[in-house]
Amino acid sequence: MVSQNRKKESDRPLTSVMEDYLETIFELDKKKRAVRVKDIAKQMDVKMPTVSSMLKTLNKRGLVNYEKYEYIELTKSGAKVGKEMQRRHKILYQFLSDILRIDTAIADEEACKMEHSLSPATLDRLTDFMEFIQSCPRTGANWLQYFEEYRKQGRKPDICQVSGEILDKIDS
Amino acid sequence: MVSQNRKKESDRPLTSVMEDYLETIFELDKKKRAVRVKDIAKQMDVKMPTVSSMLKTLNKRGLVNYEKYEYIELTKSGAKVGKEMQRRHKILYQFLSDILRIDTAIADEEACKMEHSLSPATLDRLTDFMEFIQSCPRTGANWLQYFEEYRKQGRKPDICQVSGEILDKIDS
DNA sequence: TCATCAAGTTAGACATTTCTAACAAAAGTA
DNA sequence: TACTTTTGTTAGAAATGTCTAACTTGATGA
Repeated sequence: MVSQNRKKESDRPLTSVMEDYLETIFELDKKKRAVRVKDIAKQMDVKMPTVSSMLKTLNKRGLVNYEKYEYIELTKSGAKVGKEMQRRHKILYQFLSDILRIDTAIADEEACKMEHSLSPATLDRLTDFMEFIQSCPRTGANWLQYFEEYRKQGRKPDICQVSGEILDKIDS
Repeated sequence: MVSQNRKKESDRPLTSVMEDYLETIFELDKKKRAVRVKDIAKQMDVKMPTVSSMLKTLNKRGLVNYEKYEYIELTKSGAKVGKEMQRRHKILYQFLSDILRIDTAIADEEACKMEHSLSPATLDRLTDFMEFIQSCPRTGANWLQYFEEYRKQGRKPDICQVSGEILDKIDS
C-alpha cells in the first residue's frame, strides 16, 4: 500500500490570503452580475495573473467553481468562508469607526488585516461589548460623546465628574 | 552610471515575521544573560535553522549584531522595533483580557497576531479609550462588572435601568 | 586531553504569493 | 467577416519563510 504522506491540499487550513480572495469574490458576487478576474485584481490591488493562479488553487480546494474564461462562482463552502470574513470585517470596522472614531479609510484597512487574527469567539465578545455600550443607559450615545471630548481635550468632561458623585451613591 | 534598481534591503519595510523575531529577542534579552538561537527557536516554535537564517537577514538589515556562534545582540534600531512591538502587544492584551475578558492564553495569542495590523495611531486611540473607561466615574470598574453580567445573562443588569432614568435627567 | 553531546550552521528543498513578458481567447467595431 | 482592443492565461522568475538531513563548533566531564 502506497501511503499518501502529504495531506491533500483541501485538508490544509486556508491561508489568510485565500480568505481575502474569497471575501472579495463574495462581495463582488453580490454587487455585480458576473465576477471577473479583472475586478478581483483591481479590488485586491494585484495583477491578473496572480488572480488566475489563485483561482486554480481555490478550485483545487473546492472553494470556487472555475473553468478558464468562464464565470467565477463560489462553491457552498467558499461562500461560507467569504461570508464569515465579511461578518468579521464589519464588526471590526464598526468598532474602529463607531467606537474608537478612527478615520473610515484607515478603519477599513485595519479591519481587513485584523479579520484574520481574531477568533470567532473574540469577535462575538466584541459584538457583545458594542451592544452593551449602545444599550446600557449609563453608556450609549452620550457616553461615546464624552469619550470624544475626553479624547480631544485630554480630560474628563464635566458631566463625568458631576454624575460620578451621584453614581457613587447609587452604586453603594 | 550603473543605476542600482533594487532598493537596498535595509530600506524595505520590515515584514511582520521580522517584527516578531525582534520582539522575541528583545524580551529574551531582558530575561536572560545571553540570548541563544535555541531560546528563540523554542519561544517562536520554529526550528533552529530557521532562526539562523533569520538572524542573517536581520544582520544585513542592521537590526541585530551577530557573528556566528557568538552572542545575539539587538542594534539600537532593532531594539526600538522590539520595544514598540512589545508596547503594542501589551495594549492589545490588556484590551482583550481586561475589557473583553478573553481567556489570558487566547488573548496573548491574538494580541500577537494583531500587533502587526494596527497602526500606532489606532493603538493610541485604544489606549485613550481604555483610560477613559477606567477613569470616568460613569464607567470604571463597576461598569465593567455590568458588562460582565450583561455578557453572562444576556440582559442589562438592573443597575443600568435604574440609573438610566436618573442619568436622563442629569444629561438633559 | 580527548570523546561525547548539545548547540548551531549549511545546503538544499518546498509552499506560498507575487510579478513581468509573451501569448491566446473573447468581445467590440468597422 | 476581419481588425482591434480588452481580458485572461501560461511560463518562468523572485522573495519570504519554513523544513530536514548532514555537518561543524564549542562545551563538558572522565
